[in-house]
Amino acid sequence: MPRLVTWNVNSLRQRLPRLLALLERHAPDVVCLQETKVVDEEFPATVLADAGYRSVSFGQRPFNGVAILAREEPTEVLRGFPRDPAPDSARVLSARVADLRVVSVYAVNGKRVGDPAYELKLAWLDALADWIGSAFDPDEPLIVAGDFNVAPDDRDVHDPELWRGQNLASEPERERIRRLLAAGLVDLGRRAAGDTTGPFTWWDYRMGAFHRGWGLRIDLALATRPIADRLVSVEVDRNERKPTSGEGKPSDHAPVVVTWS
DNA sequence: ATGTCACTTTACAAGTGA
Repeated sequence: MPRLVTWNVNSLRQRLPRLLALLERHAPDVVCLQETKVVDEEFPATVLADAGYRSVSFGQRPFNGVAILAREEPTEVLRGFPRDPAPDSARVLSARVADLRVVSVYAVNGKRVGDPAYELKLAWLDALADWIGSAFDPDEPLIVAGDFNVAPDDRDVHDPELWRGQNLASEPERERIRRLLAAGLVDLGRRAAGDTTGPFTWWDYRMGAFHRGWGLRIDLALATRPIADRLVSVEVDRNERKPTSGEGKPSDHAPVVVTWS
């Protein structure tokens, strides 16, 4: 069964051993990476090729950076998207892998509600939704996956009252996610989880947030109906978030594993 | 609710972004 993993690695250089282990563990067909923080010339394409994956990178230093790995050669590669309000940041990479169109997304964080970065985030999500809505056919297989830096509703937040109106959970951001879905996309994680809390995908590094369960679901896989109608499972690899599992330190995000038939 | 991490710089500590 086809499988896609999306993972904000928070530095591919730091996370490479864990990524290689993840490729072995889940054997995905496609991987969307975010916050690679590595320029294209230094992308570890050879190591990944030895592991059986072709790769395309839209990299940047010291922040941002997205990539797509695939068993088959990605074609029709596009770096960025039209009318990006943050055109100098490497946040969106799209490609075709066989019959599947794939978009790896690392949304603007926004810092705090009211900060200029927050206003940029809203404009950026608007522009992304405009592009997705105009450039893709909802009847064709498409997965838009990555770190959207938005918890779509209260089920995606460990403490909705604490997060009410805060950056990552505010209503204007959530409205932007609904705009994206209106382009003909289904939130696969929510579809798989039903009306339950989580599963969370990000926990702050500070204050032992992971251990205390203080998480958010901000890493999303959105897909058109040809994929969504064949959805088998969406699982968060929480084990990957633990310091004790794998080589080196964990990312603050856990990988999301999507399988369809 | 800020107890960490990754990255940068005329680098041996402090600022930044998250």
